[in-house]
Amino acid sequence: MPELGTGPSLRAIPFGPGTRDAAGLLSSRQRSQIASIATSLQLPRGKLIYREGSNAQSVFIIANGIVKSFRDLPSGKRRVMTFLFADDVFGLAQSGHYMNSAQTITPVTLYRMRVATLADTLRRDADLAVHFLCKVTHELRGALRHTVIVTRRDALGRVTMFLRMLERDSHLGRDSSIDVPMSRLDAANYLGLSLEAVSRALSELERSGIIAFEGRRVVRVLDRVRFEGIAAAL
Amino acid sequence: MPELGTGPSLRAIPFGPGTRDAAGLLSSRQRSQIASIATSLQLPRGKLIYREGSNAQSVFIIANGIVKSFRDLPSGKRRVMTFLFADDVFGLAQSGHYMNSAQTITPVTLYRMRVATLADTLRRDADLAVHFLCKVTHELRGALRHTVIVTRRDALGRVTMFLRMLERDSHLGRDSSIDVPMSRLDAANYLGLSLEAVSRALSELERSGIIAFEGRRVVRVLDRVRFEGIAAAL
DNA sequence: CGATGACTTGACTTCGCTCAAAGACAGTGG
DNA sequence: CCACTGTCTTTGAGCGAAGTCAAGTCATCG
Repeated sequence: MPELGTGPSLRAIPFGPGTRDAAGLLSSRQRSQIASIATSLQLPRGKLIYREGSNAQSVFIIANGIVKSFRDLPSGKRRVMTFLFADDVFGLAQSGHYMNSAQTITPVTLYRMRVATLADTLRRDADLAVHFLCKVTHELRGALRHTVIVTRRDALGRVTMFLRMLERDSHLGRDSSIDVPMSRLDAANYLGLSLEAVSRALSELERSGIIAFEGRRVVRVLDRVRFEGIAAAL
Repeated sequence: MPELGTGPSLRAIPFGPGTRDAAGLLSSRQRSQIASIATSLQLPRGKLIYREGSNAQSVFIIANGIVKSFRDLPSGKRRVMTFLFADDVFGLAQSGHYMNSAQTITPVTLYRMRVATLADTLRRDADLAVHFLCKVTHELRGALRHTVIVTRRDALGRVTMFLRMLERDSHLGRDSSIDVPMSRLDAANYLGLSLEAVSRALSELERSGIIAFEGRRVVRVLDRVRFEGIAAAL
């Protein structure tokens, strides 16, 4: 199991039987191989990494921090397609153009690779290519979960599932408080709700004693049974 | 460019600049390599291929026909995650279990491979692994488009985007009639709408002269401008 | 400590869901 | 050939939940 801070890594749940949890995929040799074709960069909060439709020159792996990937619609509405965390890959393009825009929502450290260089490397190392395959499949599953969330009708259920997702994704298995690092607006754009509906749903969860706020961006689950009940009642 | 009927193939839009359209990815050598580890099978309409949560032993490639991948929720509602067409891959599992159920909606010809065998093959052929990576990335993009569709509020817009998607996916570049091979219920489950809302939206499109029906499951776009206008107005 | 942006709360409107029933179609067997 | 049957589809009426518009509150940073 690779440790933090020793180079780029990927996390995903493998295809086969065995581990149920996300695991580091890369050997340290592979990690230094990727490190050798990547440059690392630090970005402040709120920095646009690339814009939808622009020329896709690079693929990114997150070392730490959180990134949102989104699309702006003609109406001015914004759809957040996914939130990306440490060890996630993003920037895989279509026909040389990015499908979404990407922006940091916390300070972020990234590894950047030229797409052609990465492709070459993968074509020389089948194991590594399989790891990337596994990772992208993992992200595909995430996208499907997202679809399940947004096809719920009720705001309360969507928000609850969202909190549950954040708990799983970012929570490193310690206490039961959930970090909500993004704004209500970002969450709303991810959930396909209005900002107000998100706010109301959170208030409702608080009022009924299911969660408590420890600051606006930190939530603690008080009543796990009802919490899971709402999440599962879809 | 691989031809039809000469063995398994994959279609996807590649990463790099160049082709804008989906292209066959595999060399004929790779196709026969896959053919050598796959068994082909024919299934009638409505046949369940595998059930959500069951042991994932195989990965599938569609030779022809249409498959739906779906999940049943505790409430009895069903979410169709994706419709799969010729040259699509499905059945990539998580921890040895399928995430969704899969069922044919037309007669279907499939290639089936044992997941372990496929994994071995990919680990020996980096090019092939990269092709699969490209394919799964393509499916990831499809999932994101799906998310964009279902986060629209209006039934009319969702249905219009759905028709547009079917036109792109299955339409082989001939006339302007769109085949809608799935039932209204399947479409509704894909779009996160009630069956009635789908029906009403289609009627509305017909009434306003934007589309015409050529049978229940075939649609012709009469007013392309307004059609695209609705699809883009999100 | 004042200003700016983030968040919450309230009132009204809209649109899709639910329930209910009727209409079209394909396959079957007399 | 045609009525029969079950499924798929369309259409209608009423309700409820989320969106929108509009204030108002809170917090964070100069």
